[in-house]
Amino acid sequence: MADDGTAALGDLVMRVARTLRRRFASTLAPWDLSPHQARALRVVGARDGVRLSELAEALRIAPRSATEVADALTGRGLAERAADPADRRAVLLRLTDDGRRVQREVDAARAADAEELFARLPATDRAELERILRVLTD
Amino acid sequence: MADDGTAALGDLVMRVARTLRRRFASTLAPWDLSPHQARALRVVGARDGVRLSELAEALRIAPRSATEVADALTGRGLAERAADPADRRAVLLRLTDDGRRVQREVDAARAADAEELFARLPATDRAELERILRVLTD
DNA sequence: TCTACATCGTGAGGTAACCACAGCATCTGC
DNA sequence: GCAGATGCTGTGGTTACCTCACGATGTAGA
Repeated sequence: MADDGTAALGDLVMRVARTLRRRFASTLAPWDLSPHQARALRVVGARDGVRLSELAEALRIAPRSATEVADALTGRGLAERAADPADRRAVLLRLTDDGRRVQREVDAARAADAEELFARLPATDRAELERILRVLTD
Repeated sequence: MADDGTAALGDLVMRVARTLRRRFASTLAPWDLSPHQARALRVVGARDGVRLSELAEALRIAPRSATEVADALTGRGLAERAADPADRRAVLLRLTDDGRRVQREVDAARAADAEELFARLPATDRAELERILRVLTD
């Protein structure tokens, strides 16, 4: 009941998102990374030297939680903490060589995975989908 | 790098989904329900008398976790356990009058909320989006 | 009929990912 | 030079999951 169409649209988006999430999670299995850690790896890899507070903001988690994510990454040898030369209170997180390698591999796997899912759409539909979704995200 | 377009498409879907989830969560605030409980409420309300094992399957959680969800719902007086006349091992979960009322209200609020988000799309785009997403969900 | 075996819900106990609060070190504005 | 803001992290929750084991019940086969 109350399925006036727009609720169904929301459900559809959520469903595709769930499929993506599930696929991504299993794609990550070879590296034994959680989706969350992979996202963090990506953020840290994006620029060189990320403050924990920046990481927290990017991942939309509390600053305290960024510490834990950083612990996880450094614990695996994927990232390391360094002092921020500009502010001795701050910690800069940066990828190790190993982290950079893993980040590249994960990114490629992720792209391949998304390609596989969206491959069933003709190019025109993909473009259309992108256009419409872009409107929704501003 | 490695942004060949399909990865971006996946990101877009995830982003819209996140927006939806966030909106839904805040929509739920007046009832003090978690999104998960709302989903459970919906499942239980869909048919009359749902076995915990069915609930677990519908929510894609372990059977043990369905017990906890049922506890939460019954604890709030939204649902109640009843013996399954057909199988004395099983427990049937069904909504109380209060639960049914809340479920209806939440459903309406959710629909209104989705309507608000998708309202910025012209009708043709909404239809197009629905068609394309439907292909992706089979 | 009786015996294996499967299935249903749940107690016990564990984990991952969050959070708020307090505290120390450090920065910044006045 | 000092009061207050800021950056990270220890302590100690909470929530939403999980697995494993168990008792009660159902079911199929000898």
